[in-house]
Amino acid sequence: MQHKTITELEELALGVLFKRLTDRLYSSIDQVYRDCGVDFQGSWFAPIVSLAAKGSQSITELATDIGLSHPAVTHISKQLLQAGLIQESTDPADGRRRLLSVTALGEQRLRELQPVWDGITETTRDYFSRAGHDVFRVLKDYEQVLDSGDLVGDMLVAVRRQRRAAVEIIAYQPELAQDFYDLNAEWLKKYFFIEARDEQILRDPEQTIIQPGGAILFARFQGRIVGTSALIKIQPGCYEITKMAVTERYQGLGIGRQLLEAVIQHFQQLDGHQLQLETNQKLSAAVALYQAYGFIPIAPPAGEKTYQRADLYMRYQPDQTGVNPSA
Amino acid sequence: MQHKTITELEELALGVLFKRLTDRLYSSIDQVYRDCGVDFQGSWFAPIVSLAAKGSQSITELATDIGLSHPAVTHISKQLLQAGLIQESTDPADGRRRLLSVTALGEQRLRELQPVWDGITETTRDYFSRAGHDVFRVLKDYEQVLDSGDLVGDMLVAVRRQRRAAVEIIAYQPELAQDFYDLNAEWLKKYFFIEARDEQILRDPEQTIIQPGGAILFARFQGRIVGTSALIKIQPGCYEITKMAVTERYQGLGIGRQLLEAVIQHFQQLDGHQLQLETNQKLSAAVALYQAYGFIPIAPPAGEKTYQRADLYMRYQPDQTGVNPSA
DNA sequence: AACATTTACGTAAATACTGATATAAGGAAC
DNA sequence: GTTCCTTATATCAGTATTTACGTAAATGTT
Repeated sequence: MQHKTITELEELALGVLFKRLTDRLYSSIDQVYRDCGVDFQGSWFAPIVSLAAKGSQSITELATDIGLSHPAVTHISKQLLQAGLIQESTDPADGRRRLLSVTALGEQRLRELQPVWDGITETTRDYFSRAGHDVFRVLKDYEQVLDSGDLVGDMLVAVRRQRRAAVEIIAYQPELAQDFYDLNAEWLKKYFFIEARDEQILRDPEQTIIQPGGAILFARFQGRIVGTSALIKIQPGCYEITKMAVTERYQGLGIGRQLLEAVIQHFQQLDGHQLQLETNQKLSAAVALYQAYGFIPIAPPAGEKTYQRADLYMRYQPDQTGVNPSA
Repeated sequence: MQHKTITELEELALGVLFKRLTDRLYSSIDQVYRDCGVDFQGSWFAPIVSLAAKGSQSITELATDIGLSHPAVTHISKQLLQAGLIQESTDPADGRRRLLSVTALGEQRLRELQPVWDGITETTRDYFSRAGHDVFRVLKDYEQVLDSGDLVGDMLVAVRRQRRAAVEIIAYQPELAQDFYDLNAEWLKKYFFIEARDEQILRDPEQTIIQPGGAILFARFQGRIVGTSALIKIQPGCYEITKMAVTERYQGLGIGRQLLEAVIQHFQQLDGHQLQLETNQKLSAAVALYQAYGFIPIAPPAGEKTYQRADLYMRYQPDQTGVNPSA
C-alpha cells in the first residue's frame, strides 16, 4: 500500500490545515495585543464587539451570535466584567436573563483598539492580495455551502458508496471452504445451533452444493472474505438460497445486499424459474432484505422440516412488489 | 461611534471564522467515524498517517511533522498504543528517542478506513465545487504567504502607522491650560519635583510662553489630550523647547516624536536661527529622541541654573547628523 | 576527563473550550 | 391556581491542547 504524506492528502487534511491556520492567527493576534501594550485578549474580541454592536444581549443571545457555547460565554463575560469592560443587569421583563452591555470604560477601550484593529485588517488584506485570493470571501462562501448542506449526511452517503465499490463478489474455490464454514458457523452459533444438515453442507460444500448444479459466492472486502451465500439446485429450474452470512464486524456495509443481488443474478443466468428460501423471523435484517428484493412469504412445505430453526418460507416474485430494492 | 456587527467586520473576524470552520469540520468528521462504526478519532488521523508514510518517527519528529506540541503527540500516541495501532521501540542509536511505527493491526485499520476517507474527500471536493472555490488550494496559498512573511511584525508596523495617523497636533487654547499643567506635573513629580519656575510657567502659560512670542502644542489621540510641548522665545530668533510631556499610558506610540517634529516645524516657520533645550540624562528616551532629530550636547550656559534638574544642554544642528529621524 | 550545553521526552499546571446536569424563572394548559 | 413544559443560566466534569519545567542522554568544549 502506497501511503501519502500529510501534505499530499489534500482535501482529507483540510481539517488539519484549518486547525493550523486558526492556531496561527489566534496566537499572532494575541502577540500583537501584547506587543501593543493593550490589555486585551483574542477571546474577548467577538463578545465585546457583538455587545457594542447590539447594545445589550443576554448570555444565550451572545453565545449564538458569536458561535460559542453558553458556558464559554459565561466564562469570558466573567473576565470582561472583572476588567470593567462590560456590565451586567437583570432583565426587568425576565428575571432569568442577565443582560450584558459595554461600559464607558469598554467603549473607551474599543476606541483605543480601533487603530490596532485597523492595522490588523490592513495587514490581513495585504496578505490576501499577496496570496492572490480573497480568503475571507472564499471561506464565507464555503461556510454558506456548509450551512445549506448536510455535511455529515453527504459524507456518510459517499462513504457507503466507496465501501460498496470496495466489495468484490467472487466464485467458490476450494481454498475458501474453511471461510464458508466459519462464516456460517458464526451466525448459527450466535442465534441457533449447527444442525446435522448444516454440518453436512458446510463440511463438504463441493459435493452438496457445487456438484448438484448450485453455486457458492463470496464477498471480499480489503482482501478479506467477509461474507458468503449459496444457491442449491433442488430440482431442474428450482433453486434455494441458503447459507447466507456476513461476518459481524462488516455488517451494515451493504455486503448482504450485494451477495443477494449476485445470487439472484446467478439464478437468472441459470434460467431458473423458481427461487425460494427458508429463514427465521429472528433474523429481521435478513428478512427485510429478502422482502425488499421481492421475496414474499409462502406456506411451509408439507412434510418434515429441513431445519429446525426455519419458521418463515419465502419465494422470489419480483413482479408483484413495488419496492425499490436499492432504497 | 458606529459599531459593526461580527459578520460585517470582515478580515478582522477572520480568526473567528477560521475557528468556527475548524470546529465544524472536526466535529463532522468525528461524527462520520462514529456513524461508520470505525474505532477511530479525528486526532489520530495526522499521527498515524504520518507514521504510515514515513515508516517510523520519534515523538519530536512526529510533532513537527503534524504541527502539534510534543506533549500533545505523547498523549495521542498513548491512545494509539493502547488501541494497538502503533508500537514503540527505543532508538538503538539514541536512548532518549522513542521510535513509533504502525503495527499490522494499524495497517489493517488504515486499509479499512480508506473507503471512509475516500468518501470524506469526495464530499469535500463536492462542497468546494459548490462553493465555487478550491478552498484547499486557497488556504495552501495563504499559508505559504504566512510562511514567507512576518505576520506579527507586519501587523505591528501597520498598527503603529494607524495609531500615528490617529494623533492630531493642535495649538494652544485657553481650555487646555489645565491639561498643560497636569501633563507636566505628571513627569515632574515622577522623576523630580515641581520647581518654582515650573510652577510659574505651568500656572500662567499665556503670559509666560504665548505672549512673549512662543507657542504651546498638544497631541490629541482619540479625543484625549495625551501630550504637549512648548517653544519659548528667549531672544529674537532664539528659542527653547521645554515642557515636553506625554502621559504614561500613551507612551511608546510615537507621540513624543510627533510633538518634537511639530515644534521644530513651528520653529522653522518663525524663521528662528537657534533652538536649544535643557534636560536630564535620566530621561533617556527623550534624550535619544532629541539626538535622533539632530540635537547635540553643548556646554552648560554661564551663570545660575534655570532648573535644578538640568544636567544636559542641547542645540539643534540637524545638518551635522546623519541620523534618519524616522527610523 | 570534567563540565556545560543541547536535545528528547515526560509530567504538571494552565487554558479554553464542550456537554451534561441542576436550578430557577416564565409561560401554557387544564 | 396547580401542574407541566420550556427557557436562561450556572456549575461541574471531561477533553484537547499549550506552556513551563524537570530529567536524562547525547554532544560539544576546555
